[in-house]
Amino acid sequence: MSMDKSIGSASVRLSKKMTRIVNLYLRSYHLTTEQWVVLRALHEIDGITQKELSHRTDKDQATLTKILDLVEKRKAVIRVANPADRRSFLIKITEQGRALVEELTPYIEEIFIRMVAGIKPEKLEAYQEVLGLLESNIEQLLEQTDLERRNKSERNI
Amino acid sequence: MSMDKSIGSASVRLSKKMTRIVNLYLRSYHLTTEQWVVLRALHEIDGITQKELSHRTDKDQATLTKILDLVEKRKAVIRVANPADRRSFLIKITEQGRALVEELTPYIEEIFIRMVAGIKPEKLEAYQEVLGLLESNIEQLLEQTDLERRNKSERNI
DNA sequence: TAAATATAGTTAGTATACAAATTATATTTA
DNA sequence: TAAATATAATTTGTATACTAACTATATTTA
Repeated sequence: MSMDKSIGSASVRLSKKMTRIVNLYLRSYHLTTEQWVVLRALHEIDGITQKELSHRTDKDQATLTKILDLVEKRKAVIRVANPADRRSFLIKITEQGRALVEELTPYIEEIFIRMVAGIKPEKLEAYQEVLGLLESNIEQLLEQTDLERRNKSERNI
Repeated sequence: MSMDKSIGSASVRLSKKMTRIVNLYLRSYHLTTEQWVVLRALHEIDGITQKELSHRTDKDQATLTKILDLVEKRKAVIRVANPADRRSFLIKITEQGRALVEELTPYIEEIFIRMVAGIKPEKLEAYQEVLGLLESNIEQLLEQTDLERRNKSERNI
């Protein structure tokens, strides 16, 4: 079997299913997986720029703007002018948002306990290790692709 | 570290990056990863209903309709009336579509060879095994959630 | 120091995933 | 056998990911 299917499609399929199941469980809280990830990040480190938040959550600026609009609307976060840079905001989690994260954290961990049921800890560790290696390799490929694109641009001048 | 982050977010992040890099490489072919998956499936087994195709590619009907619209537009597939059921089509890959898959198959495999560079085969096998176990566990959770939802519906009657 | 260049966040557009609703058609029920 | 129910594909709507363009602001360059 090709790696395209056995690694590529299998990884993407698992990711979709993880998102699907977590979204189902979060539904009654009117929260999506991606919104949760943003709130969780702010609960850990609060009052950061959207740029920083986009790095921490691996979401692009455009998508993050939309997600923040939604969680701001439900009063889980607020955007505060950044005194150090008028182009940016500091994103702060509200007490309401904090309470939500604190309520949901054990609930979501319970979901994952079910997800990994029957899988040996060493296997899970191996899984995580390969996740990291693949991610690093891809990051390098992405950088190279960036370089190639930039080189192309320079040639056009 | 919570499994939510170490398993959940890490898996989703990897999946996004895989999709991102493959999309970059496919860009010059004016093809996206998801369109590729559909064409690949049809190259393997052709002339199947959209319903069957949606199972084989793990895509919901609504999304698949859109993707088929796009690949049909570029003449990579055609929809043919299904003589056995007037509600459905048989989706057939064209010669053009077939040629594209045959051209791209080694190219994409090359991408994955780069992605797994430096990772031992046993590690990759372990990764794949855990992928499968997690997916099975989630499928079971999804079924249970379905049952719960149906039970709720019945209670409302 | 003014001009050139870069950047933070937003908007607009395309693609995809998912849910709900719809219509024509098939299947099951009574 | 007619009515009730289910189903294939499509449409509509929301959320997310990604790209490109934009505007106000910051930084660098000459």
